[in-house]
Amino acid sequence: MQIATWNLNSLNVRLPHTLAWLEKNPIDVLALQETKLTDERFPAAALAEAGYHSVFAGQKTYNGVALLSREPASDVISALPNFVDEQKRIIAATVAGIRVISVYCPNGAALDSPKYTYKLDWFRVLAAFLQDELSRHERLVVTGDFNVAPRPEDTYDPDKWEGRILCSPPERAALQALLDCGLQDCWRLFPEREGRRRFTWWDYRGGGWPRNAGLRIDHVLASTALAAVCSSCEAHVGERGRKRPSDHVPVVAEFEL
DNA sequence: ATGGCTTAGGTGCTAAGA
Repeated sequence: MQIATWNLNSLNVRLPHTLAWLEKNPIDVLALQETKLTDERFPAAALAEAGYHSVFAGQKTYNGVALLSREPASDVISALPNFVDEQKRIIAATVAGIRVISVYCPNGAALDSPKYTYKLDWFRVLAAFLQDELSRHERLVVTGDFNVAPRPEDTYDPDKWEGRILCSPPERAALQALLDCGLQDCWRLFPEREGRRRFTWWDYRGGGWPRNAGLRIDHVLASTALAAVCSSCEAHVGERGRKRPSDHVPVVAEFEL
């Protein structure tokens, strides 16, 4: 069972990239973020043609999440319970007995921004939701763009990034609180990779990609039962070098079931 | 190098991203 995440920064622009990547990587589930499409514009037919069911929660211009799957998805939840929020940032569904949740966590903008408060609030509500989901689903994966680099080595330049947005202690604590619900960061299950400078996002500005000025902010978090059978977790960094790329690349985790 | 780019909406620019 292979599950991947990809922040596309517009599914409209990146549909050809998505179809080409899925043809080369015929994985079981792909979680998408920043589709930036209303539901009536979601390209479900083109994805069905490629062999994927889709469930989605979108809005105009901003945000938007989806789950593409070889097998149909059931028990879909597309908002955080008990949280008034017009922003479409989460969708959960069950595929082949696995609970999969696609999240586009808020960016936060800056430490003194109202968006930063919203980000931390959003994480708190997400933790409560995951606690509840984990109580009902032993096999669970929550994956997406978390907009948090968990450790100094998850940035290209810790001297520059430590303490700033995406790397501040409250944001890292908020991510850790998700792990404390009973989840593991699949990337960290393979410590031999430490120090290799593999990231999942590179800024469009300032030539981020050519000098590998990236961050690791897209994650695959797995429940204990799934983490125990996780055999790989890789970022497909080559996608960042394609023509008209997203600023994020796919991250793929494999589970031996 | 905190943006020098890229997106959507809409048609000249703004908002937002991370």
